[in-house]
Amino acid sequence: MAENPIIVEILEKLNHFIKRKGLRRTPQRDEIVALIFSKDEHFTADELYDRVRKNNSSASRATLYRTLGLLEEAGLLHEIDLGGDQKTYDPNFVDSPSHNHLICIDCGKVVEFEDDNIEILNDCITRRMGFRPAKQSIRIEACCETLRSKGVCQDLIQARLASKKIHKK
Amino acid sequence: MAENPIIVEILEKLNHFIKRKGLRRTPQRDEIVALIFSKDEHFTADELYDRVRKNNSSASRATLYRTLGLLEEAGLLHEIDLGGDQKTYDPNFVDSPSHNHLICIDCGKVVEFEDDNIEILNDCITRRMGFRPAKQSIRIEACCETLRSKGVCQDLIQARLASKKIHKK
DNA sequence: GTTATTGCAAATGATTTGCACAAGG
DNA sequence: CCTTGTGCAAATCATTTGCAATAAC
Repeated sequence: MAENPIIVEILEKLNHFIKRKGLRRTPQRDEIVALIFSKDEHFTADELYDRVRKNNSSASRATLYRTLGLLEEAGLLHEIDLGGDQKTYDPNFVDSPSHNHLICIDCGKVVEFEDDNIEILNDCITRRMGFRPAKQSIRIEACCETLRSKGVCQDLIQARLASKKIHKK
Repeated sequence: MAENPIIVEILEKLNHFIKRKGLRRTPQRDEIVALIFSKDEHFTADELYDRVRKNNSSASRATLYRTLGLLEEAGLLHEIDLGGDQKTYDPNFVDSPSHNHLICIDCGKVVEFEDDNIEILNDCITRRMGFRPAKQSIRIEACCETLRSKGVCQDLIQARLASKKIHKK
C-alpha cells in the first residue's frame, strides 16, 4: 500500500504542508492518508473509520476527524455535497482538480465528469457578474436512461443489494 | 402580510398538497409559511425561528422543523449548499425554478443567477453520459472584483458589521 | 526538553422524536 | 369523534473538544 505512487505523492505533499506549518508527521496520519487514497471512492467519516478498524490501524475517531480537517486545509481532499446528513469526502481532486458530479436518482451512483465548455462558460458568467472565479462545482441529479429504456440497470441492482448490507455501528 | 400575493400563491399550493395527502391546515404552518416567503432571503432553521419569535408566532421549534420538511416535500422550498454546518433554505425556487448560486469568498454574499446556455450545456452533457436530466445546481465561489480594484466593497463592510451582531441563542 | 499529537470520554449543537394534550374536519 | 398537529422535553448522532499521557523532532 505504501508503495502506491498516488499515496506516495499525497504523503509528500502533506508532509510538505505539515513542515511549513510547524506540525509533525505521525504514523496515524500516514495510515489514514494511505487508506483514503488507496481507492478513488467517496466516503463519509464513518465509512473511513470502518476501514481504519478493518486495517488494524491504531488511529482513533478523533484523530481521523482531525486528519480530515488537515487534508482539507492542505487542499488534498474536498468535501462534496451528495445531500446526505453526513459529510462526504472526495479524494479525486488531486488527479482531477476540476471535476463535477452527476448523481443517479434511481440507484444513487455518482458519476464524475469534466467538461471544458462548462468550465469556460461558468468562468465568463462569473466575470460578467463582477467576480473573479475561484472554484465552481456542478451537481446534476438525473435518471438512468438504461433503466428507463431496457428496464434494467446493473447499478440499481447492486445498490439494492448494498443497501441490505447497511447496519449502522 | 397575508395579502402578499406570493404568500397567497404558496399557501394555495401548500394547501392543495396538504389535502392530497390527507393532512390538515393549521395556523402555525400558515404563519411559518408567511414568514418564509415574505422575504426572498436564504435562511437557516435558527434564523427562521428568530423571526417566528419576533412575530409573536406561537409555533415551536419542532413545528418549524416539521414545516420545513413539509415544504421541501411539496417542492416549495429547496435546501441549498452554502457550505455551513446548518442547513440553508432558499425560498426563491417558486419564482425562479432553475437558478444557481455564486458565493463571494470575501464577504459571503450570495448572488443568484440564471443562464440558459449553462442550462442547455449541462443538459447535453447529462444526456451524453446516458442519463435523463432531472435537476442541476451550480455553485460558484468567487472573489469580489470591486474589492480588488477599488479596495472597498460595500457588501464586505456590511458583512463585517453583521458578524459583530452574531450572538448565538 | 519542548511542543504537537493522541485517545478517551465528555461536551456540543442541530435536528428528530415520543408522548400527552389540543384542535382540524 | 377520530386522526393529525402541536409543544415540550428528552433523545440522537455526527462532530468537536478538554485533558492527561505520549511521542515527534
